[in-house]
Amino acid sequence: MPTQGQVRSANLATVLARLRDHGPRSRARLAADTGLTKATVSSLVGELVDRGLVAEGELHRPGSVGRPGTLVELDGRGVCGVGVEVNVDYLAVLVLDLRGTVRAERRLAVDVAGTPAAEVLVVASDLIVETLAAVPGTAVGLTVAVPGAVQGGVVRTAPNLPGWPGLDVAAGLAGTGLPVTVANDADLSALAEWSAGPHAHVADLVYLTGEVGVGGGVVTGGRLLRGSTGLGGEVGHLALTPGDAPCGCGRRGCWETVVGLGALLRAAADPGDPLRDPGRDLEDRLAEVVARARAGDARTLAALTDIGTGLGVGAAVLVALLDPAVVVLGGYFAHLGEFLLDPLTAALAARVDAPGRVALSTLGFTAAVRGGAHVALQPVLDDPTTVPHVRPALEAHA
Amino acid sequence: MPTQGQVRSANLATVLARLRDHGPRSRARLAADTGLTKATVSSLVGELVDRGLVAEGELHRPGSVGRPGTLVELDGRGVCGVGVEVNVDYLAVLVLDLRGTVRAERRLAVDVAGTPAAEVLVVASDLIVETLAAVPGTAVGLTVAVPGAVQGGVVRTAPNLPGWPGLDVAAGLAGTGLPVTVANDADLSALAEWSAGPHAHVADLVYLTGEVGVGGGVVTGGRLLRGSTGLGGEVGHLALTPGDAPCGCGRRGCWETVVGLGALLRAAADPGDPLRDPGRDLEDRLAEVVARARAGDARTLAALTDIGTGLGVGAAVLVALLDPAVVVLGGYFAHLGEFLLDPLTAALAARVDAPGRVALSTLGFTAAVRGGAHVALQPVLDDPTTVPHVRPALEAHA
DNA sequence: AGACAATAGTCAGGTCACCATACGAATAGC
DNA sequence: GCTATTCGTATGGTGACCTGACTATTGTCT
Repeated sequence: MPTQGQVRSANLATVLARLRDHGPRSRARLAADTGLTKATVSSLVGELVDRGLVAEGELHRPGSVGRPGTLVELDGRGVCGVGVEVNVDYLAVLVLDLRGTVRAERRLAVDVAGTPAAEVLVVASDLIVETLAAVPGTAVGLTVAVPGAVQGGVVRTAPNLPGWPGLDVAAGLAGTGLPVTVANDADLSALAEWSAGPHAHVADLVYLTGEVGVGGGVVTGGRLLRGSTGLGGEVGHLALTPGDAPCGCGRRGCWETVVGLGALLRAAADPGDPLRDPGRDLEDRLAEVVARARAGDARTLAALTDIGTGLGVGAAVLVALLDPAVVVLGGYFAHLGEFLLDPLTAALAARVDAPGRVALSTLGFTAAVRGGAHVALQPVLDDPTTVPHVRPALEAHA
Repeated sequence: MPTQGQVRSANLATVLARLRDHGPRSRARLAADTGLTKATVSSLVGELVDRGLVAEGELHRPGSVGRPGTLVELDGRGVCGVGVEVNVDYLAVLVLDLRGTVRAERRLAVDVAGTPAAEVLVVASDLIVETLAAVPGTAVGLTVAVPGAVQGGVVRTAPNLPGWPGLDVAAGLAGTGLPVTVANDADLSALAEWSAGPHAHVADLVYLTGEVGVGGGVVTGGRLLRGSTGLGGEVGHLALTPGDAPCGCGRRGCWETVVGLGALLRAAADPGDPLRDPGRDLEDRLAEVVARARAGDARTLAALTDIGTGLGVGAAVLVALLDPAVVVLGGYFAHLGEFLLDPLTAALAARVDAPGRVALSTLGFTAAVRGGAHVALQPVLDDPTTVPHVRPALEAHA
């Protein structure tokens, strides 16, 4: 039921989205792009400038007749969104401006699993405030990425974060003064892949992340697949190999028992091997795996091939069902991609006719926070009038 | 980029959708529902009446003070949509009015697989024209349901309909004078389940239909899952049981080799058995299966249990990944549902924590045509101004 | 150099759709 | 009959976009 003001909001959002997705351009170009008239676009741009969301850039007109246009571009000094990731052994914060540029990034080693959740929230809150202090713009929102199932803003289950299910995260972060959203980390990572990087705006993509378990996020038709209870896109416990190894979830044959980090390390190293020391930093251990594989260690290579094949078997199901344009591998899959891709694509090609392209994430471990920051910015992109005027409109009368 | 007229269209659509989804009501009630003012709703309703889409009903006000309101309701005599199904051995047509009432229904036995596609289109065209002649309203569109993969309005593959891939269906049906859409039959059936019946407007549902193969349609977040090439939701060739029976697609272990009609009949009857006579009507054969099962025939019951279990194994993957509120079984699965549901739910419960409810379709073999007719009506619901005025507005001046 | 065409952006007036308010119409309860 | 209540419509107002004209700035041609 659009009313007049909503028309205005929608058109402001259209202009803003155009500038974000297609770069700076003149008012006249915006008018041609959107179908609105030049006069209307002028008015819209004026309002966006007043709200600090866009700014006029330099004149630009390379070698063509006619008056050159004034470029209009997103104003990065305006608003920004905050993504926070809570994981087993670290907290991460990333601040993104409207342009999609990273304005700040912090990472803090915290034994989240072994610390009371309330305390973690205090640490996180401090970290956020501290990070924002160094960023000029105004933060408009905060999204918390959690490795677990989230439903209606509440953590339902989080196998690796005892104490988090049911926790009121928003209340714990109220000190930041920002509206708080909570979401699944893999879902946010999928949105991050969708919003930036080589697969930006690929309407149908699947993101798979290898951690202790396996996380998944599905974007279909340009929207995140959520499902009826928010559990859509969870791939870790797909029952692909009945009767296989027992899973932490109490069942058997879940996909993550095949391709999770534990499966890799067990196959690649004996119990005493430093690779299987949970105290060592994960990236160090992954680097060690890469080193051994490059050195030609047979056991390591065999383990990686098995993982790759297991990934291909599962990916085949995802591709057949969801028909994504690309399957993006993140987490440890991305680190070890060079050894996984060949067996993966072989297993995939054996099972589906038109395999979606498989690619490695380029966002690394920042995918979830980046997606979170992106989500935090979304309300502004949907309705720019939520941002107050910085340069107030002139008062017409006393 | 909403412009003024689009505001009008959107509000007309809002009113129309409200009447369709929540039944007849007064203008005042519509105003309260939509947030628009009574005056605006009056204007909108007036325009919808002019276009023949809604009509005033009787006065209605049971036992309450105040002036009684005039009920406004969808006008079934106005526009209608046409669904056409092309299948291996029949053509079907169904005409739906705005209210969702079936205005006409025809079914014609045609050896589609054995007849040149162009000829089939002529027969279909005649059948459509003939059917519409008996319906008062104006048809606004036509959707053709095809058992195969459809991409961009063109049939890509249709295992059971040689000659159809690549066919220009719209040109063949141009004689009807209606805009033609082509879509996958299972997708349309899923939309039909979504638009009517006990699961109407369940935003996340999965539809599975048992035919020679197995078809699937997925509605997620209230929208049909299409995938990047239109192959989303195709479940027949999910590779769930590696190394199993060969499939018509050239691979092995596809789900439809386990739960397709062929698998059931092979397991339930020897080659000479009349059940396996492809010449007999499918419904007769299914009735025979039901009779044997009810009589306690061990082999039949065992076959049905195996199918049910196989369905559960696959459904577990679908439920875990898509998290639907309900999985609807259509086609032959619905006919034999009483024997399939128990093993199905057992297999499902063993694999997923929160099994989506499983239900049998109540739409029978009309699901695809009903979904098609619904799709054909969609443009009118999205923008009621596409329908011309029947009672022209008064001319103000000479 | 000057005229001309082309393009950018602004301005003033107009149209259209929704809103606010008031009012007549129809009903129940006293 | 009177009042309270609710429905639907009529009237005038506001806001947002549109139309058309105008100025500003540049390149090109003569």
